[in-house]
Amino acid sequence: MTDIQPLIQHIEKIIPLDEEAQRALSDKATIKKIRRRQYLLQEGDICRHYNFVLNGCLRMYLVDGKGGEHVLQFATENGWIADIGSLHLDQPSRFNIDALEPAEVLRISKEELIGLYVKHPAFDRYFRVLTENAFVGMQHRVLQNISTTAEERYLLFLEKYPHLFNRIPLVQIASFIGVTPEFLSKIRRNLMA
Amino acid sequence: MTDIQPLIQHIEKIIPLDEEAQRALSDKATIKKIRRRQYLLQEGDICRHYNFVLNGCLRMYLVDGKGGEHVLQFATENGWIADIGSLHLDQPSRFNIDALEPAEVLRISKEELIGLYVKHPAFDRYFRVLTENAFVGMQHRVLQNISTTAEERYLLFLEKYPHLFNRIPLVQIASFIGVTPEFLSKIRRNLMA
DNA sequence: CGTCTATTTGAATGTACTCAAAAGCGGTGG
DNA sequence: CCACCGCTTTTGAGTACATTCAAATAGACG
Repeated sequence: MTDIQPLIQHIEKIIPLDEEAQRALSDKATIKKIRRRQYLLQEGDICRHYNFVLNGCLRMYLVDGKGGEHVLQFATENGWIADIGSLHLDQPSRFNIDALEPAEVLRISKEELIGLYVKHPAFDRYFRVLTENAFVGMQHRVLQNISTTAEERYLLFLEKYPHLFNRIPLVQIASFIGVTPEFLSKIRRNLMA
Repeated sequence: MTDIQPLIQHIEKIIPLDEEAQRALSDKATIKKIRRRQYLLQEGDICRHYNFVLNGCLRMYLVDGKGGEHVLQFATENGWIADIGSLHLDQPSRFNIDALEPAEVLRISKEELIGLYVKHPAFDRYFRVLTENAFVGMQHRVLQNISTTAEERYLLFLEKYPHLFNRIPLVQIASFIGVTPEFLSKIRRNLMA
């Protein structure tokens, strides 16, 4: 019996859960501890779980043909992280997920989740809203990428994720907004002046 | 009674619909004809409907502070288009949707859709899968934008949307992949040689 | 044929990248 | 406590990628 209170609280911001639904969720969710640099998902493997972050910090990224890393997502407290595409299509993932800080996550497999959907429509609603929000977030990011300069993207990043500024190495932020670390360093210097 | 067969066929690629569900859908969906350049959604308005394209071609785009247009999405036959963020939060949209070609769309309001969800869980499943797929598509696009050159993005666009190549003006494709039309023209020339 | 819009071209400029090297910054062990 | 190691960040010079602006060309449509 793991302590899933943070997850329940997070869900209840969107939709209330009755006692039975909470118990069902508690039965399905398992806790997993991850060390710094440890993989939660490795390229080529099939993503089998949704992961809810209790504490720590993870990232999901792609490694391109030249060995360059491109960060698609960070996840910290109360964030979800998974390769949705791999999970739902049972296909090998092109992404890696690993820990920038030691972390604890709650894992729920797709099969367990489908079981929850069937018995408790509230989960249905919650995960739809979750996916919709994630989709809207990605839309904004696409727009930023096609319509702004690197400096603007950096400022928008700080605005959107102020808590990550002094928590995530510059090189990771650079990768997230799509510039080289050298150039982001120069952007910072310009902003100082 | 509008002919919603294309929509039903599209849904049934994901999940079968019984007679009653089909009738319910048919009752809720209304057809709308749009002329070239006509708005389906205008910046500042709240997006009230999901739109399924029966024929023609639409685009959703943002106008930035300098008057530049940035295309977020094209939609042709059997595609959906809507500002999900505006729709679900009842907030004014920052986007415009208009027609690049005269089009016919089926519209379903959020309220009607919620009614369908409650009575027919199949719609629930369908729209979850739809949103998940859209999300995965946006993820790919973000990755492309942060990890490839304009030429690569153009080639990937042609690969993914071969039917749009000689259907959508170059200037629109340029806007979609995030380059100026002049530069895309030069990219094309280089690819010829 | 003329008009309107879309596309192409070229020159000059700006934005961001590459590569190499130096500087900073924890940690760890002596 | 200091010295050293590994890793991150900064700097600078040179280069590549992409934009801007202005003008010419090409297509589409009445």
